[in-house]
Amino acid sequence: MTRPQAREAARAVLKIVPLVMRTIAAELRAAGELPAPAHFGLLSMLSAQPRTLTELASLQGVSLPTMSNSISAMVQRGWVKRTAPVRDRRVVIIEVTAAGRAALQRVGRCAESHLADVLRPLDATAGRRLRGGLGVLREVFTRAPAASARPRRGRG
Amino acid sequence: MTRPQAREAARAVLKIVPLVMRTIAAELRAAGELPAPAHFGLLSMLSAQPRTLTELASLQGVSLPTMSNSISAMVQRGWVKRTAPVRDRRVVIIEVTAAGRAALQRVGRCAESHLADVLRPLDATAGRRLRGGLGVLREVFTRAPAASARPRRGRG
DNA sequence: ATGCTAGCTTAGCCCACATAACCATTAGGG
DNA sequence: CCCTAATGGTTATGTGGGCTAAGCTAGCAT
Repeated sequence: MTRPQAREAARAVLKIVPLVMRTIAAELRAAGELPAPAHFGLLSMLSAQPRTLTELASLQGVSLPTMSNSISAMVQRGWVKRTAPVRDRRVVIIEVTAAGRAALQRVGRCAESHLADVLRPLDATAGRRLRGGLGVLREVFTRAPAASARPRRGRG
Repeated sequence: MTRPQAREAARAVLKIVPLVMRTIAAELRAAGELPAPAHFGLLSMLSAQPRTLTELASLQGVSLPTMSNSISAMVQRGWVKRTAPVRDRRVVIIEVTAAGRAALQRVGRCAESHLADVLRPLDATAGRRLRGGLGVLREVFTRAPAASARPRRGRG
């Protein structure tokens, strides 16, 4: 990708992503599913496999305290549980509970159906473009957070 | 777009968008530009043309109080100013200041360059896909917020 | 003036994120 | 064994952005 194209794409991301974010959050709020947008990825990640806090924080690109707090909130909701393995009692393994899986299903269905309503009018071409672009974003940003977690200033 | 495709795309959006959001926010924080991700679109919108609060809230898909607070924060930073037109003294017109334009340039450059660094390694095909997908998202979500902004309480 | 509507602000709350500082466990050396 | 790091999490504190509810001011109609 050429430099100008990259800048153009970057600018587009900056304008669009927050908007999408707010829209999703608003949909979920309206549906009575308050705490989803940030925790959805987390829950879905944990649903695939249990993880330690540090792993989760790194994968989600947030600080350890943030992750600890998020998990505490989810524990209070009964969506996940902390378990201390015997081999190394410093670490905490986070596992999804049955309630957590249910919530994931519910929230996912809710957000998806709202979102899908918006996306459905798209024609085949637009749909293909959208899915292609999302795939690229996934590729890029599931690698990025770990790398960008280390403090790096200057280099404007 | 078929129903399963729409759901698939929706699920992808739910997993990816928050991640992208956090990554951008983290980049900006690391660069010492705290308050950007949410305000960037706003500043850029105001930079194109002055608007009233209600207009801004509607365009950004947030509530009026939220917009009022955001603008207050930006006023304190000296990025925008409120002016009361004589013709109708209920409304408040928000205008970008010179400092606001400068900040916009700066933040934009910073975020763009970080983002562009991540995007640059993409080959031509991926770049095309990304831009196509972003275009579709823009189409979809610059129409959506107004529709989803209608008050709907009840809280499940 | 009374009352209604439109536009904005204030008050009070929640969530997500950050840093700094602290506690707990493990690993290594004397 | 005890002391010191280093590793992994949690608590304390602060910031920002989002919301609803309630209040204030300006215009408009009667």
